[in-house]
Amino acid sequence: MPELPEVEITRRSLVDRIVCARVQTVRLGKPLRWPLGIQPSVLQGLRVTGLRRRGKYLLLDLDAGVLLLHLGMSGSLSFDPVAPQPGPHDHFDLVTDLGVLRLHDPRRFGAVVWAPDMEAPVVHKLLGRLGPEPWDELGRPFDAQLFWTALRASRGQAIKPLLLQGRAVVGVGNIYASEVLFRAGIHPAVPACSLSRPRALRLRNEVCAVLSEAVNLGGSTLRDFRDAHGAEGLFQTQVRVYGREGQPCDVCGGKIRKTTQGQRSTWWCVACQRR
DNA sequence: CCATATACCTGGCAGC
DNA sequence: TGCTGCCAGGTATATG
Repeated sequence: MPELPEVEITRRSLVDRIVCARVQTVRLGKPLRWPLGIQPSVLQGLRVTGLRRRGKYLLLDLDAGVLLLHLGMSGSLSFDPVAPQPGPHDHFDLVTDLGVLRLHDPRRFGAVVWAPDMEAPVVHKLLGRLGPEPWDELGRPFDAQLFWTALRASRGQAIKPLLLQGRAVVGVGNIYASEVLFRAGIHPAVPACSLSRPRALRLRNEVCAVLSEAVNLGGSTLRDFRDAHGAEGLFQTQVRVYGREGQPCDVCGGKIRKTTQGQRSTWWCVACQRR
């Protein structure tokens, strides 16, 4: 489900309510992608000191240690003063004095993993190879020269799977990859290393523009995404190609096509996007 | 090292 | 109605 905008919206809808909460108990449901890594009772009495995001991971800072959370394909977080009885897809509850942080994740590709500190091996394993954030804490776009260099260094890899890889920049998932390439006028199968510098810079700018627009609209709710208040996103109303095969492009009227790249679907406009 | 394929899991939907 | 097959927003790991 969640790409960078949905994860960031989840973070923003949660941070002010959960900071300072003190952990009382932990409830685990079915196994997630990885085990928590400690006995749940270790978390008891710890206080939440922050909620950060790195790529599509959330980092729940505690006064000792950090919980890495990932929403996988179908995860969402909620926080309520009193949580309802857990359903069959509620696999993690962090019960605090301020409310219950709950991970709902039908497919269970998500994860909650404990790390004693940011130097722990598990942090390095999960976050160590992530590329730059699309923008820094002041909202400044990521470095254009580094992006250009990363594209040039790739071999024959097509630009679309390269964007998904998260090495040149993090946060672009399957919806936004198609949307970004449409807005940049780039065919998804172009070898990344063959893009001219101006086209690479255009692409870099569209990555920032599309992702930040999506954040401003509360993310995309295609099926079931909700922020931690239960609110839906609106970016799906702005989608130009994703999921629209056979329909006319609303810029040029050309046909939108669907193809498969690296076992993932890609949508693009035959006329607007060139090799 | 690189690029590509696989594995994980459940629910919804089209087609029969 | 009920079955089957396919598809879905991610990514660590295995494989070539």
